[in-house]
Amino acid sequence: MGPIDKQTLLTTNYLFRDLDPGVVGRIAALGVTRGLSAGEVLFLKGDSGDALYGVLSGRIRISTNTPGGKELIFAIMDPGEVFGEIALLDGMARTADASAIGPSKLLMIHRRDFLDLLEREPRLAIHLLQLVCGRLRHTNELVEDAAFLALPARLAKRLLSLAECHGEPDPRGVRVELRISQNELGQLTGTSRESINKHLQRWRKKGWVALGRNRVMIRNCEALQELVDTELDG
Amino acid sequence: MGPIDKQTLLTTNYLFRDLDPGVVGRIAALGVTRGLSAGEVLFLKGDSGDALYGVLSGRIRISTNTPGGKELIFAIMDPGEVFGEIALLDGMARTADASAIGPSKLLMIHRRDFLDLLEREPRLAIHLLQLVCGRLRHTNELVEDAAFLALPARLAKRLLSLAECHGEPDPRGVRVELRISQNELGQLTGTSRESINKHLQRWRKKGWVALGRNRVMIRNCEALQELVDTELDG
DNA sequence: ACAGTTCTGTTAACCGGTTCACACAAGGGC
DNA sequence: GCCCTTGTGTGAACCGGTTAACAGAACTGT
Repeated sequence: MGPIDKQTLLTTNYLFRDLDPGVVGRIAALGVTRGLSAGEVLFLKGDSGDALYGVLSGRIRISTNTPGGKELIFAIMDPGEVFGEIALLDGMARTADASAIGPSKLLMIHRRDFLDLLEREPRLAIHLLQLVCGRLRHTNELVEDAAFLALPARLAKRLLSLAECHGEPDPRGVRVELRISQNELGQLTGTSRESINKHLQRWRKKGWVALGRNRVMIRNCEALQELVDTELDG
Repeated sequence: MGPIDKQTLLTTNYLFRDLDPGVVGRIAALGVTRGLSAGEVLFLKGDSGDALYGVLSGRIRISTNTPGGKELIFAIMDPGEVFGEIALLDGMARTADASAIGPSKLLMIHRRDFLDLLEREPRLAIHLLQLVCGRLRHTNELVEDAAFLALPARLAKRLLSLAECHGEPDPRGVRVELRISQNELGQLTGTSRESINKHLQRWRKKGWVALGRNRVMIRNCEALQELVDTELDG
């Protein structure tokens, strides 16, 4: 998705969408815009959660890493998405790092302002519950996938879900192009770059994907989807 | 923890603890008690979520399985704990199965009653947010563990956390006894029973644990904890 | 007491992912 | 244009978990 403005974020994102127009205006007023350059760190796991963020432009990577140098990417946030709600709500430490993938702009709402709003707007709490429940469903699924799916199925599933959120559909067909390195795919699936490459090469030889530097083009979604399904059903 | 009654659940569990005494009375009135025999299924993944549950006695297993016969245990709910909130709140399908491990008694609050209450009690929404955030933190940690920790550390971590929640401390020392089969430990860590046995045997030979049928006694918490820590730090 | 079931303990063969090592390609900055 | 960094492609050796198979122990029901 391309860049959006404050107003669009507030009227589009589910979290704020149904709120009183007056309230939306007040949020727009009290939300600060913050710019990040490529690679810049917004917060780290363990920091205190003093703000909620919405993505206006760019992409934000939510990840963790071990002292040993391994890294795990939880999610990639696109324009229109909101993040940072857990630490904001329960007042404890941030659960992951957040950093900009490319130059990005964020809408930032300070904790105190947001909690004030939360007290005055009962409907906002309901929306937050929906948001957090959605996150919980997604994370639960990640745990299941880690336990039930072998690497090929996990990778296929990830590619398909990346294609939905971040893919740029090719004008001539069902092909979807992803801007992502094989290293990052490893961090998204919890495996090494080499293993990712091995499976992508197999799929390339079957014509399911085309590969390039920082590029994966999916040429056959159905084949990948079937790979996921057969592993779950059979 | 031993069996508790309706009143204790409502005044102890964080979800209801700080509510108006009058409200707590009304919940107690509208909450139905439901008994389950050993192994009985309360709901299955995919069912519609028409109630919230609190455990009064016994233990409830929250799990999923593949058609292929693999099973994954997400959590084991003890008396005083509340579960079933995700599907209740967002109105979508249940994310996992729930079944009684032994004969159990539950407090059951129907969806409509609970949502009515939620509208009238703004504080309840805040408590729910805390509950769901806590779940999210825990599940996030599971994803991290699956990606970062090798089996021995994962198993040690699980044993220690089981010891905290479900352990019966031995009167004579730091020993903690767990009633759980090696098969279930496999389902909790996403591995086979055989691998679990292999590591438990190693630890038994070092004197860290003692084993029996459906029994793991931890004799050296520190050693297990250190195993987890070194894998994360070094 | 007996039969059936569930759980533990243990092995060998296999398989898939990791690690390490290196060649090569593609951009980016100067 | 040329270095330097970043990413891809690939192989060999290793390692840990899975699978399959079986023996025996411990509890359950009748």
